[in-house]
Amino acid sequence: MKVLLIEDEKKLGEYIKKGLTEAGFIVDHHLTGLDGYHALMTEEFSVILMDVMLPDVSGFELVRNYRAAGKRTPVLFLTAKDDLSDKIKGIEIGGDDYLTKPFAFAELIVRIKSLLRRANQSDYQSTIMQIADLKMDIAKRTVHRKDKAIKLTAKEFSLLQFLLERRGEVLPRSVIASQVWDMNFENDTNVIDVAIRRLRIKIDDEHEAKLIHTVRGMGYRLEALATEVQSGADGDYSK
Amino acid sequence: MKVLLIEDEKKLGEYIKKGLTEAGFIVDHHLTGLDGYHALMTEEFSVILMDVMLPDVSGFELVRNYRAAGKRTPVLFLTAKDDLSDKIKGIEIGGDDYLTKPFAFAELIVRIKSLLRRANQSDYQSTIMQIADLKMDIAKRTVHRKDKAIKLTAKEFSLLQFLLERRGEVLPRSVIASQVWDMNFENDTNVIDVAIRRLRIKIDDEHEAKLIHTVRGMGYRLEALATEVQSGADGDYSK
DNA sequence: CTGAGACATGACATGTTTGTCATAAACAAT
DNA sequence: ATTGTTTATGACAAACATGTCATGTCTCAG
Repeated sequence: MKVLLIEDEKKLGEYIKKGLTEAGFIVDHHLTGLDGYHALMTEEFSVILMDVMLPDVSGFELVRNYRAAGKRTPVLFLTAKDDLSDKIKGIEIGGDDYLTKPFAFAELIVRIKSLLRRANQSDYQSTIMQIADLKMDIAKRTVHRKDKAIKLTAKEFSLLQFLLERRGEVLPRSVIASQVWDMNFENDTNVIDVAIRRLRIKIDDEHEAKLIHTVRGMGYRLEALATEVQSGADGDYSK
Repeated sequence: MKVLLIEDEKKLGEYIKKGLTEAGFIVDHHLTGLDGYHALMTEEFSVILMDVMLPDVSGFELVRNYRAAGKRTPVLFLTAKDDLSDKIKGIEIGGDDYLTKPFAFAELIVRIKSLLRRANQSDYQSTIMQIADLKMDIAKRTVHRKDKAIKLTAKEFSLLQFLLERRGEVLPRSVIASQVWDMNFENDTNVIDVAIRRLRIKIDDEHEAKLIHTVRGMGYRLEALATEVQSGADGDYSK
């Protein structure tokens, strides 16, 4: 749960950050509107806590721009009690919320959780599969190795997804063919070899620890092997 | 929960089907091995109940072929008490199970549930979004309208996914551009118009009830309208 | 009714993706 | 080491995806 906190009063900001961190949130604190805006547009957060009265830009202005880009992360505005303008009062309807300073910490947490609950209602869950330092997000359709993004084509993606679903198993070409392609009977083709090759270039080539292993005479297997490869026993001959 | 039942003793088959149907399963009953095999390869089931002693082909033979194609749906073999060959006894280890006839109905249900539980453990959940008769499975990456499969390209898929996530909302081109493409500032392009057009050809053109609506001067909106389109009120002018 | 702006549509061009093939390299058995 | 089999790899071509552009059609204000 990442929270972006934009609050120019340094002491208050640090206090909030400390409290939220203890409550299990990861807090990114920025002191100015422009700094905050940059973080807003480049990273993904679960909630944004924003002081309305910032020295450089108005919090409203920031959020207006942010929303214009189609972003929906909920914002909890922090505002002084004597600034209950109509703008603020009308805000909760738009999916965001506000909280007047000073506030009890418990109240802040409650509000954040409420915003999170609302935001998650219609969102589907990301399904992530992982092996060693390779992560695949089925819903988002992204693949990372060692936190570096990897762009895969459609076929490469399905192939890797299939290997991941059956990690550890030796998968004969015929099985891969029937599941990833639609070839039900063993054609005379080496598409799979080529596809594996292309996948290897993208996920294995620049890493010491290989994940795709050839099992001679049998097929391929996706597996994270221990640091030292065992002698011959399973036909792996990478490196 | 769809169950495939391959059992040549007609009476016993009908008895099982009746009982399972009452227990909430959808049962597809076939009397011969070949018939059953056809169903096996063309449809998806949750569990397969198979008599080992079939008049035409052996149940083992069927399953061997089935597994060779990489299919994993668990099989529960039904076998006579006096045929407890080693083959049968060894089977539970392979992820399948067997049950000797005659058996108590409750026992059958317990076994089926156990197989289902095991099978579902490692599988991720499909995430399905739906509007009217249009279904989109994010995990499987498939789209259907009126149960007919529709092939979408990557961009078409992300566009439709985005429209679905925000169904009902009018989405300005600028928002679509920033979320589906990576264009953060309004370029002078009509990619979106063209992409919408291409999507319409695939999902709306051959259907009376349109789902993608143009909101003049504002953007596009995905929505299932009631049978009769209201006069002009929302700028839709398809048909 | 007319003209300007908004949207739809078809044609085209460019870049990608994906399969096939020929050849090289790796391996296993002798 | 030699040989036959299996796998890896690079090059090519066809199919496909995706953006741009020019032109046609619709809508609405005046």
